[in-house]
Amino acid sequence: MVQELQNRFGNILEKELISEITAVATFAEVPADQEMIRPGQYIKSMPLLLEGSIKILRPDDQGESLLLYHLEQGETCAMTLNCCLGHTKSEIFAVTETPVKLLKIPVQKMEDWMGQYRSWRNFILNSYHSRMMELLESVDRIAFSNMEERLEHYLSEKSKLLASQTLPITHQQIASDLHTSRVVISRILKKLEHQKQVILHRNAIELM
DNA sequence: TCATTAACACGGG
DNA sequence: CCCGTGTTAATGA
Repeated sequence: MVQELQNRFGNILEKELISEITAVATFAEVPADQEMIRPGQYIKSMPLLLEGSIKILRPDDQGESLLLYHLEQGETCAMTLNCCLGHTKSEIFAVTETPVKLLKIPVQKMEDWMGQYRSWRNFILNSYHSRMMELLESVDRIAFSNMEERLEHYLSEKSKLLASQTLPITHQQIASDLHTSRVVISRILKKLEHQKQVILHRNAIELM
């Protein structure tokens, strides 16, 4: 674990901080498709993502959700920062996209380090910044792109995260993430198949 | 025009 | 049989 930390964060965080992290953080492994955070929940520790990917979803008032963006290795969750620093409840779902390895850092510690370590402060601020940019991109896509573009982006993002050309997913799951109906997804996917961009299987989509 | 909802048929596991 | 998929028809924004 120390080694992984060193590899992932060695160039950003100073040595003493790394050893402090190893002292207080707990390591956790989570399988794919696990709900990690739900709306209304208070957060007691901050995750540092070592490996894998987590998707962040915004729920509507009818129990449906919309995919906002993904967290990848070396990143942390901006919503968690909000919750920890402001002591408020979560506004989002966090669900593992792939199997995930992470470190949990106690809230108290991360507040201490904010004052104590410049590198930590920068890490948190940078992380906040990039999350904000991703969120803006997502808003742009949702507001200004049609379903076809959103779906294409979704597929390529998924392929990147899973490091695979074959995505084990159903049309209904995609429809939920994009907050639309399955009919639309099926129709666009058929169209993409005719254009030789994908090959459709049952429970799977192959990208070309 | 394009999304949504409901409805139905097909077929693989 | 159940579920995922493909398609259509009606309705709406």
